Amino acid sequence: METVRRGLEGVLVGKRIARLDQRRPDLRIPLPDNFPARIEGRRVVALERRAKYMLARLDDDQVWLIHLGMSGRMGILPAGHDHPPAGPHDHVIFETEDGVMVRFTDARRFGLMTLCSSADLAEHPLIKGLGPEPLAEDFTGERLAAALKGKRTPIKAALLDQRVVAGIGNIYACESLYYAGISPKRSAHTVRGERAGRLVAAIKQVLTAAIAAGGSTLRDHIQPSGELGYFQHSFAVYDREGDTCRHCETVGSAVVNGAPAAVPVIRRLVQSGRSTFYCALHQR
DNA sequence: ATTGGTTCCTGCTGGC
DNA sequence: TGCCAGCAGGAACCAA
Repeated sequence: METVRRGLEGVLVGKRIARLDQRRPDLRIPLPDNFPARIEGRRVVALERRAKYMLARLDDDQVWLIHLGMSGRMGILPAGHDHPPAGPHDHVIFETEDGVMVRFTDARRFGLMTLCSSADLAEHPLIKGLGPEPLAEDFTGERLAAALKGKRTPIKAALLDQRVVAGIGNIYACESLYYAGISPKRSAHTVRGERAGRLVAAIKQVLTAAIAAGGSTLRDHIQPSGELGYFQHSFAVYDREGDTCRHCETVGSAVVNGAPAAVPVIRRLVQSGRSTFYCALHQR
């Protein structure tokens, strides 16, 4: 979402939304009443992000909340060009005063858009209760450990809980635990002290790298953004079941008493209905 | 209170 | 070769 926000920032901030076409009313939640009329003519004064929500601040003190769910995309179509016709999954299409078109496309409709007043944002049910931003200064090992205190759920599940830390999805939870050398099955409350510090460092590193990679895609060409970008090619564990663990390979953990031990291989397991990928050898 | 399971949706994949 | 059941996943919701 951060890469999507960056891609849209230059297109939207300071611009009026000249036209908005709502092509179906039912995303994950229904769109607000009179949605197009409440957006049309408004100027976007800032484009922010909180967790996986994009927040477009409008000049009438409304906030336009956008979540992309799983399959959501924001396609940017430059002004002065012919565009391919809208497809069946282009649910909301809008145009800025200078003719740039943006299409919200979401095949699975897990995404959502809604409006709320700026004053109510902090108390909005989708926003209230979100944990700290992982890239914020004040997200520290200590803070994470405090949030995990008393939690018996596996650390992997805890990382996906948006109240513990906001904005981490399945891929980044797997990747972060891998780099921190922590087993996804470890009971959450045992992640404290130095171990919590390592996990926080890994989370920041993984997210920063992902944003940088997504950002590089956006820099090169204006095109549908929100793709995984180049980062998807550099997953260490996610969707790599059966691959050799790069870490163990590098540090030579696969060699015991000079003889090759069992090759450390990335395994997959299912936790709370979601795939986890990890190395059972060095993630403890 | 916490936690595990179910649900929404559709594109893709693997097995027959 | 083609079909289709089953899977994937964010997060609200429900049940225990």
